[in-house]
Amino acid sequence: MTDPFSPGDDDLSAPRPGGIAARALAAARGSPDWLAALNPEQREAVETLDGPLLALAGAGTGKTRVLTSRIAHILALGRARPHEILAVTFTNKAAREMRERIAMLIGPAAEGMGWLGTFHAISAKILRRHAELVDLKSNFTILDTDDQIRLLKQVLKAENIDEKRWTARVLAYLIDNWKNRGLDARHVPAGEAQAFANGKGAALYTLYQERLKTLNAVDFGDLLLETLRLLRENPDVLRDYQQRFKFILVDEYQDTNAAQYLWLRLLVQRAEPSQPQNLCCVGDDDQSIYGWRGADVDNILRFETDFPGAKVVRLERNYRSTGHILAAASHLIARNRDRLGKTLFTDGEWGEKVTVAGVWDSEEEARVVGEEIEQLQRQGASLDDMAILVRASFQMREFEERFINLGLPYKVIGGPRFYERLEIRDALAYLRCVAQPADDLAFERIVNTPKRGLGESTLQTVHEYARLSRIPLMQAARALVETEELKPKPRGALRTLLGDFSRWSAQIAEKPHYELAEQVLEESGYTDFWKQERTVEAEGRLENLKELIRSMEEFPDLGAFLEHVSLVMDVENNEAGARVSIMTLHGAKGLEFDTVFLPGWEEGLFPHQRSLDENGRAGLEEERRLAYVGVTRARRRAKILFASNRRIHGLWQSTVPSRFVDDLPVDHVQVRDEARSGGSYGAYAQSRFANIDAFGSTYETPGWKRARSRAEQTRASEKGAPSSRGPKTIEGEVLSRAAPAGKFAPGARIFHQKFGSGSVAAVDGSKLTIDFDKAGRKLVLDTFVELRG
DNA sequence: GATGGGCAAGTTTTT
DNA sequence: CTTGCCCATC
Repeated sequence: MTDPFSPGDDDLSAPRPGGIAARALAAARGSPDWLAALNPEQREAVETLDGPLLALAGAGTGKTRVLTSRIAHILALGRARPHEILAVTFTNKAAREMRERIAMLIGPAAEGMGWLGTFHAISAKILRRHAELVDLKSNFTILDTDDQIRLLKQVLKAENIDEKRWTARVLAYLIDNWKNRGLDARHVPAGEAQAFANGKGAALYTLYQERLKTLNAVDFGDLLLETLRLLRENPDVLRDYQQRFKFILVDEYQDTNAAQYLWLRLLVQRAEPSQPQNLCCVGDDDQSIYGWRGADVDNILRFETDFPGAKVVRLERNYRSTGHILAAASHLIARNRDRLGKTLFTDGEWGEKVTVAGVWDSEEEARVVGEEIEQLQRQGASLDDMAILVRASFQMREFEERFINLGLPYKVIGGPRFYERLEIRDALAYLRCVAQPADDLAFERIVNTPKRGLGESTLQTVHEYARLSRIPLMQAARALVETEELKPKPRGALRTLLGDFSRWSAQIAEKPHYELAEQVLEESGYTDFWKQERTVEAEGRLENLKELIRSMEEFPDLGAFLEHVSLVMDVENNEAGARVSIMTLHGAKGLEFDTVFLPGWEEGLFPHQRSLDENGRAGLEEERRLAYVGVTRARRRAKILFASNRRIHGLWQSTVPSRFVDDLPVDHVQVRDEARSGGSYGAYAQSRFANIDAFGSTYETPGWKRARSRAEQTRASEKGAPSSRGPKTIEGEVLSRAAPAGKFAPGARIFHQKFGSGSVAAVDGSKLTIDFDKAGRKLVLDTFVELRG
């Protein structure tokens, strides 16, 4: 993370807050530091406290400074106490940065900001306080995408839906979409529900929600949706929060989806129309690049209508980039129709023109970028100040290969995150089972990891019993091991595992949670499982597990840790040394670099064909905003490239330059001199010969390893999924088979799927002792037995 | 119950 | 060309 107030972060010219100049200025004007450091527009956005306010903050215009100064201002004036301010961001990173920057302005009082966080984290906090009002227990589990898909697979299987034709992934996408729009199953538009599995869309959505409730779990979408429901159905609760939050601030408002909009609108409503709605939204319609995941630009475009009397402040003075870069970006984005319209300007220098270079193919592209980076390095530039921003992640590989070849240090931003790693997810599943024995998804994940001989058929039996009795898997397993429904080997293995869990759970209160965690991983055989691998990769995984345990020490207990992990946990990429960053354009939003390389500006790739096909002009405009985001990341140098040939799906295809290249203003662009290094064709010829055999050890490069481990993780994360290929009936019908208590009296004739016919010898609750005609005397559960007249 | 071969599909990503 | 996922085999 960059130092929040380092020169160039937001300001090239304004005095550093807290610095001597700022203090001197403040003293002279008689106003506090944070006001003295602002330009007139920023100051207006900070000081207009009453009523709705929209700050349209262009790239690099000091948007975070406005938000943090505004909070400092509110607190300094005593208009609210820290816990009476609701400040919402999208990412944890943004929340963390905001907290740090507020702390720099006002000191430790920032700690009291209990309601500064992401939409999801704040929703979770509200939900846990009132869980029972929406049929949850306050220790509910938050499922991530992976769990969500596994659950949906179960639902699809139970409903006998062809999973090849209608995948869980697609259904997850649909449900997410509905949730993003604030729609529960009853309100899904008929046409959209029709589109999935011959009209079963809405029904599957309902079933999925029912499964979530029985698991005492919510997915990310539910955090918002259930909070909405909670607030709508409980006016007293709503009123409490409305009164609590005297000021509401929202970052990146252009990224809000419909559900988040409704959420905000509820909380900002005032009992008396005369009371001002103190809502301050900061955003930039030109940087709305998440439409495809439900963000609705209309929210920001509609602001003045939604909140009558709203004040709109435009922040157009850019403190980041040089004149040519801003001119190029502004000209480009001006081609969009759906925008509120603003133009960035700077008092700074013009600097270098934006460069555009055509190359023969993607190999040459990587080589040219590599050369330029080395040259900048020779001129004294740091690799930390350079980034390559690509449209799609497959473009990264070519750069990685080239940089490895050159020995040029690089880092890929946005790879797999820490908590998405296989070993971390496994370890967390163990801990979830210890903390929340009803967490079926976690149990399924680790029941046979490491291998214990508890395969599909065993799990199948446990599943069936759990469903029939409507109890969690672990509880069902406990009942089953008391009987002879299972074969001796799995039965013994299961009994051992369950014994382990009882022992661990009993120790929750007794020893520190991080020690318990270590013990769990040790005793379950999980660490041994990796130790036996004896590979470099396994060592890395063991390291990660250690890191996980270490990070647990920062939390008071297991519950707090698990909450943090499902919502917040991030990767810390703290490898020493300066490195070039490689990342997607989406991942680059909010960041800035001296030099930015923008490769792959070709039709079909950027703008991406699929965007155009699926969303037409809106799609094109979003792609153009992405281009705008890319160019405005640059402080001093923006370098655009396009290739004439690119390998797509293994085939070389010839490509044409992106229309965005033509959207750039000629006066501010320098087309790269073709004669340089023998022209692109000459360079192409060189590349052919230089590179053909350069990657003999391709499979050992970090890029490959990364790709491979990513693949492995997803594969492995799926293998624990149970395939309840069981009774081809819907739950209700199966349930009717459940035996009412006392149905089996000694002497009754019965039939068992596995053991055949027999007669009841003794009854002990749900456990029956049966003399089977062929199999002899067995202890079985009544749900697996049918009465025979 | 584990393991390997064969087949569709292939942007962007946070919570 | 690659990669994830399903199914058939030992």
